[in-house]
Amino acid sequence: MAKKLGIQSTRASNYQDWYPEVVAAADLAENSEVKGCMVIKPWGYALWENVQRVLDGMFKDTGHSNAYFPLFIPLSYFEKEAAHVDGFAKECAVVTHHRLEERDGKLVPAGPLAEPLVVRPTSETIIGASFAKWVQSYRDLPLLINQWANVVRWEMRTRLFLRTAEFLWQEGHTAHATAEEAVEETMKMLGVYATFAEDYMAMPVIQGEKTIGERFPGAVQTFCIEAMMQDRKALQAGTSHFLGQNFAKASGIQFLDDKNTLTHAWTTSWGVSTRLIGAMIMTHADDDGMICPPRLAPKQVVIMPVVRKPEDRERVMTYCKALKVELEKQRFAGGEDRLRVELDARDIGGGDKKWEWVRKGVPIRIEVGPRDIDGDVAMVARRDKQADKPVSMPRAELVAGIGAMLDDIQASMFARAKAFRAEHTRVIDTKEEFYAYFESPRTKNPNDPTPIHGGFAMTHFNGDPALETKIKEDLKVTVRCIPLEAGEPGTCPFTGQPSAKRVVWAKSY
RNA sequence: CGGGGCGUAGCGCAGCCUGGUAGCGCACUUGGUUCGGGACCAAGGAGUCGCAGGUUCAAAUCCUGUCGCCCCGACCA
Repeated sequence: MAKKLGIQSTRASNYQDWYPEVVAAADLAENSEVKGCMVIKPWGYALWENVQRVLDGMFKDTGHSNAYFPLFIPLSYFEKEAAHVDGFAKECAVVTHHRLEERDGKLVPAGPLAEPLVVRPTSETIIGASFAKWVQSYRDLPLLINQWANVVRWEMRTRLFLRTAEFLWQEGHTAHATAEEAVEETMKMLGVYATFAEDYMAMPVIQGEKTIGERFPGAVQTFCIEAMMQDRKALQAGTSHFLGQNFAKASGIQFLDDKNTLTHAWTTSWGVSTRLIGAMIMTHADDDGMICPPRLAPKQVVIMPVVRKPEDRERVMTYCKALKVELEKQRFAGGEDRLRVELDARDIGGGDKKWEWVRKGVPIRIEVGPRDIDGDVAMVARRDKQADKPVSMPRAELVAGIGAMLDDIQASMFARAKAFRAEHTRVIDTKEEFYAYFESPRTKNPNDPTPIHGGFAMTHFNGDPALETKIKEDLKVTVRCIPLEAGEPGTCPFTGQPSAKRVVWAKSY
């Protein structure tokens, strides 16, 4: 008999269905009645809150302050940066009225606005308007601001967490007196993202620069962290942009430098979004559901009392409550992280309860019943190992070792993701091999989802945007980034021209 | 916006070809038996068959339109 899994679809047989099933089974989010928008449920939002809390600390440690700017951007602000308009105009939601009136029993918009308001798809222009007022002198710089907000991008096709019409994010916006300092900031924040992704999300990333075609509209340089999902596609998990003086000129951010010269500031912007939740799912979840990395898990440990007879109830509960208190005193991640422990005393079937936590991806499950109490032991199951095979552990050993166990789970999840990426990354030196690597396997029905194939290709590239476009048309493969780390010069296999280093090619989300 | 598919109980689906007044599994409620675990038995509640027209004595079923969702493209964090 086939093993019964936590969810219906598997990654191998039907990745397209597997992803939303994990989201539903883990109770992370659901589609709302509003097309393209999602409802983030408590378990999913708790993950986001942990992302926020950690990143917010990292931003403050690097000298940034939080502020908040309007949801609405006057159309005229938006028009000031031409490339920016090109990039975002097609996906803007626009507010044109400020009142509803009843006509023939129906409410209709009335009171047209003199100037339409764009619902922010990103806030460079509205924040720039404030920065222009705040900056007079080089002594006002650098200006290091972050905002936690929602933004709206009217997308054609949406997927929970990965691409929704409205999403939550943070956007850092900074202004500097020199280009060097702005570039340094851009790279520093990219590094913050990479550290967060690898140390907290247990998701290996490649730091790199985007090609011209993939650059943020209006930026001079765009940098990113790219991760490989379990269908071997690349997911851009965070971006950091060096905006040069483009937005400073558009918004009039000017200052007098120490030589009394009126100069435009150099700005940066950087952001990550609720897409990170999708990244965690597609990096770690398996055919039984979600697996939360311990450092971001809403709960790292769930204690499930096993109460067979009513007369055992009080004894078991007392023991479990004491165990919870003891476990909560423990630390992991070098003493930085405290334990979040759930005592699930709900009166539902033990099997149902267990599978619910498996699907939600709690890293460690502990079952305690009368027999365990007699022996002062507990049944312990690690979500990253076999999901349904708990092992007996002495209580003292469990309490003393729980931190190390969480560290081990965090480390093994990262190692597994890294091994997966390595397994599906290929160094390619010929055009033929490149095309064969990415060619979609044929399916009987052209409407079937494409089977999982390809991966990351490390290939030399002469940097020609027209060539990149051609390859995108042929294979739907693009340069995900030009890695920051040092590489060897070589020959572009498509043109025979020299190439400074290998770049990462992949299909992407 | 192009090509394909699908809308039937909370969820997953059958029924549609060959019209006759709605069914299955899971979930839910109640009772009982089990139980270191995704249990079993019995009884029960729950659906204007996406919506609007049309054909017909009769429409979930046939026809037309429309809305929504999914997949494959184009667009994208």
